[in-house]
Parts: sequence; C-alpha cells; structure tokens
Amino acid sequence: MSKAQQTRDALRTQARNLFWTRGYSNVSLREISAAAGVDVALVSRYFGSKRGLFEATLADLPGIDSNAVSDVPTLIDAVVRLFAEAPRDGAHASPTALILMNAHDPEVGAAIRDLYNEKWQVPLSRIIGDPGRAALFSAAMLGVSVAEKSLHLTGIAPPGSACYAAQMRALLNAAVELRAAERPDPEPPTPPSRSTAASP
Amino acid sequence: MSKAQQTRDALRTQARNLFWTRGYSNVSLREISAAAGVDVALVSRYFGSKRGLFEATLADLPGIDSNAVSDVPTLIDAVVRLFAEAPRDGAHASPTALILMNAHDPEVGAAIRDLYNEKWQVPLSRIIGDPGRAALFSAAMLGVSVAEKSLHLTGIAPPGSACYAAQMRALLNAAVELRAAERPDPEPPTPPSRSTAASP
DNA sequence: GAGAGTTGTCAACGCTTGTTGACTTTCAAA
DNA sequence: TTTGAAAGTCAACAAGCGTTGACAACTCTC
Repeated sequence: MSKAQQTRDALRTQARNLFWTRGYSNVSLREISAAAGVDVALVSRYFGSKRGLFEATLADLPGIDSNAVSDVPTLIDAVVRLFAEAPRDGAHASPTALILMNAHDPEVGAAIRDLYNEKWQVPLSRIIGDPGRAALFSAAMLGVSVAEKSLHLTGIAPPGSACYAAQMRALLNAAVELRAAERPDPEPPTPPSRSTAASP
Repeated sequence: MSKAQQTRDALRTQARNLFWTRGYSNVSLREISAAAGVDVALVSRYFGSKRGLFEATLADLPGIDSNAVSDVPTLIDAVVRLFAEAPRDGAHASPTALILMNAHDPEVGAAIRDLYNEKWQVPLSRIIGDPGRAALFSAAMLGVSVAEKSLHLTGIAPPGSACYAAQMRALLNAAVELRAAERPDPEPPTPPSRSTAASP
C-alpha cells in the first residue's frame, strides 16, 4: 500500500470514529488529523473538503439487503444480530450512532436522511409490506439506540446480552404486528424525491 | 411589564424556538437576538452567557407527574395526548425535539440527560414499576419522534391523527408488556449521580 | 547523480463565534 | 430642570474554524 493511501485510510478511519460518535459539526478537521497523526492540510488534498471527508465515511454504513432478507422473522433476526454485534466503544462507531448524531445536522442532515431511506427504509418497506409499519419498525429500532446512546438510560439491558435482544425483538414485533385499524392509510411507497430543507 | 422584562422574554422565546428545533451548537446568539429584534450584547447582560440563555429555556420542558399519574393506562393516555398536541411548526418547539437535538451535544448534553432523567425517567420507573420497561417505554416514545423529526419518514402517520395515536399506543404497550423472561435483571432504580462525560 | 513527481509541512487567509467594555439614549424620581 | 440609574448601542477582542498556496523533503526513474 502506498504511503499516500496509508494516510488517506488513517484520516478516513479517524473521521468515521469521530463523525459517527459525536456528529459532523462537533468535530473539527484539526482534531481528526491530530488523531490520525497527520497534518490538517492533507484533508483538503485528499478529500477536497470536510464534507468530502465525511461523505467518504458513509460507505461503511451497512443496510438491509431485501434480496437476501425476504420475510419478517429473518429481518428481525438480522437487525437484532446487527445491534448485538455493533461496537459500543468509541473506537468503532455504530451505524445507528451515525444516524442519530447527524440526521438533523444543517449541513449533512439531508444526505444522511437520503442514505437511510435508500439503505434501510426502502428495503424495510419492501419486506414488511407497507410503509406505515416499516416506519414504526425504524422508530422502534432507533428508539432503543436513542435511549442507549443519546440518553445513556441505565434501564436498557447490556447490549449483546440475551435480554437486550429480547427487548429489541419485543418492540420490533409490536411495530410489524399493528392491527389493521391502527395502520395508516396506504401511501405511495417512500417518496423518490430528495429531502430539501430541515424544518423540524 | 417593564421594558427589560419584555426583551428578556423575547430573547427567551426565540432562544427556545431555535435551540429546541435545531440544537444548541447549531444556533448562534446573533441569530437569536436578530429574531428577537434586540442587540446581541443583551444576551450577556440578561443571561450571562449562551449557556445561561439555553438553561433559561429548560423550564418549559414538561414532564410526568407521578403523583397525578399512577397507573399505566393513564400514563399512556397522557403521553399520547402530549404528543398529539405538541406543536409541529418551528414556531413552538416540542419537548422531544429538545431531547433529540441536544442530548448528545458536548456542551449541554449532560444537563439535558439529567433533566430528562428527573422529569421523565424517574417518574416513569415509579409508575411502570421497573427501570427496564421504563427505559423501553422511553425508547418507544422517542423512537417515534426520531422517525418523525430527525428522519422525516413519510410512513409515520400525520401527527394528531387517530392513527398516529394508535401507533404510539401500540409501541408503548409493547414496551410495558414485556414478558418476564425478557425483562432485565433488577437494577437500583435510576442512578442518583449526575452523568459526567459523553462517551457514546 | 540529476531531475521530476509525489508527499508532507507551515504559515497565513477570511470568516464566524461568544464575550466584553465604553459609550449613548431613555426615562422616572428628586 | 436636573440627576442618576436603567436600557440599549456599537466596535472590538481573542479564539476557533475550514481552506489555501508557497515551500521543503522525500522517492523513484532516467
């Protein structure tokens, strides 16, 4: 591996760890390059800009492959396993942390939301069958992450434990087992347009 | 009302609308004071610092009164009603937006987490009975907010609709109806100490 | 070994941020 | 009307940010 490739990788790795755990606007390029043991100016050289470096980390975000996963029980198994295995220390950032920390960022939020839509929401809607329950599935999945990562709630079971998996499973099942009366009116399955502005 | 009190209120109101919807570090004092129609320097005069202005807005965060609400059905009703009535436009920020936008902020995150613990988690634990299911209750509640406010998922039912309430209700019920085997080991009911550092 | 291209270093730039202190204006009490 | 505190204005500050371009050090080819 060439020397340039080494520094590129070092920057990308440290950028992912920091961006994904603390959020785009809460991390400076000087901090990233210091962690990578490299000069700040090399970010501009190799990635063009801070935004470019951030986007280079997005390739690491896993998703749901609706070809490999076709039924709901398999889906829930896959999600539970992904969560159980996701790293908790700062060293390797977890996928949901990326979403939670950056989805409402004024600069990169729209890109993150689009990416989540593509890699998660669209496959979920296809597997689960209707977008309402798919959205509730996302809500359940990310809700556990919020409680754990953003709020540090102590009542959440230790991640990786059988109990943690059981909690996830219970909420996810509830999301897809909505009675007909509770389902939203049918909607066009996830919009094709890119989200434009952040108006929470 | 004195003139000084008027400008104090104007600053506090605009600060709440902006801080709660976009997050502490994504809003500048110049933006807030411009929205309030006053000079930036008056923030320092009346609130000491940016942090002081932010903390002055926290009094508006509603919570759960475990004296008024003693059983789970009443709790769920209260939460569903709070969510249905929470304002969606930028003009008045919703309580959950405050949590989601600021819980992982490096500067005010710890204060927000402590406040949520005090105003929500402790009462929830008391009403629901054990901290595990109370944490899952929070997860379900905030998960819907993440899906709606952070990710802008279109599958979530229109807030305020009967369907939205039904969705909330289904998830909240699932959280408190965990079977015994899925419950975490009993823990000391929510820690008394303040959270210290943010290590997601 | 000379030269060309790659890689890394350094100092500075323009900009925005929170905060401060000196100043002027407003306004009610004496 | 004079006086003095209250309220508001203005310009500047130090610090941090992303970004740039000129320069030095290195590596490989001819």
